[in-house]
Amino acid sequence: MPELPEVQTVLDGLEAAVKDRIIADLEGYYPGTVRLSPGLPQSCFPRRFASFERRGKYMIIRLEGDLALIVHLRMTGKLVWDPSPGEILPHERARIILDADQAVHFIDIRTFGKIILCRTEEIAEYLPDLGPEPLSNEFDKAYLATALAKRKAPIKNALLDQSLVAGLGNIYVLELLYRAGIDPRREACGLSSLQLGRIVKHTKEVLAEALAANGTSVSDFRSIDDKTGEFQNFLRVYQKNECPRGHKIEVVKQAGRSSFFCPVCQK
DNA sequence: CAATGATCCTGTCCGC
DNA sequence: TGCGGACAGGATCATT
Repeated sequence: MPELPEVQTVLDGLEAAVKDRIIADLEGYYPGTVRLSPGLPQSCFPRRFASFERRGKYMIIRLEGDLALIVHLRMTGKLVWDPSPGEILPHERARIILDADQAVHFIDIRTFGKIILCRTEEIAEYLPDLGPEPLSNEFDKAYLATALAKRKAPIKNALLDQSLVAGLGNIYVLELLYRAGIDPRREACGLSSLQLGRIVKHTKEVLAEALAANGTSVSDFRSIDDKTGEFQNFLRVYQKNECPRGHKIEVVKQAGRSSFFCPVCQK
């Protein structure tokens, strides 16, 4: 469930906690969670953190000496900073051991999350085809018009496609479509220029607000120091019964996922 | 190329 | 009380 604002929040917290520190080791406790690029040096650690970036929902953590960690939380992944780690925790799938006997736990109930260790020149190979960052200038009305021109799928499904725009998930797509006044079932290529403009505007707006609120904590999202986000307090349709104007929210399944929308406000 | 459905996985919740 | 099933959902893969 972590989407762009949640991933950025976790990454910012990680950077604050471990910047200038040294990774002593990377341990995997669940098969497939940690993946090492073939042919890496015999011992990759100890090694110092160099930089912390986000691309879509991926965290890209560069290490000195041209290596990088690519971290994806998928649905239930969490990073938890721990100044005095002990035994393996419940659902702990991997652990980044730091110097001074500290650690960052990778907790992931549903085990879909991944940590990849690779050379910096291999980063692109380990990332899928990702569309523009929604907060960048590249994501504008003209881009969207071109990208959606042949998309007959519902606009909701198109916006969840990471190769079209990178970082949106179910919650923010539904929230931005409510704000834009567009029914999530509308055919993507059938939207007017005015509507595309509203999608761009409200995508940026809802993401900026969620970032300022440190993300949305539905179920169990936490930042790295276990703080909840606050944006759940500002949701207008996701898991709501009524929209802000008092209309009844409708729920439908789209591509296997729940879509919440207001049939009065969204056309 | 676009779209759909199955798959991965486990905790939680609902109905019987 | 307990159990089966639905559900949650991001990304990948296979299929149409």
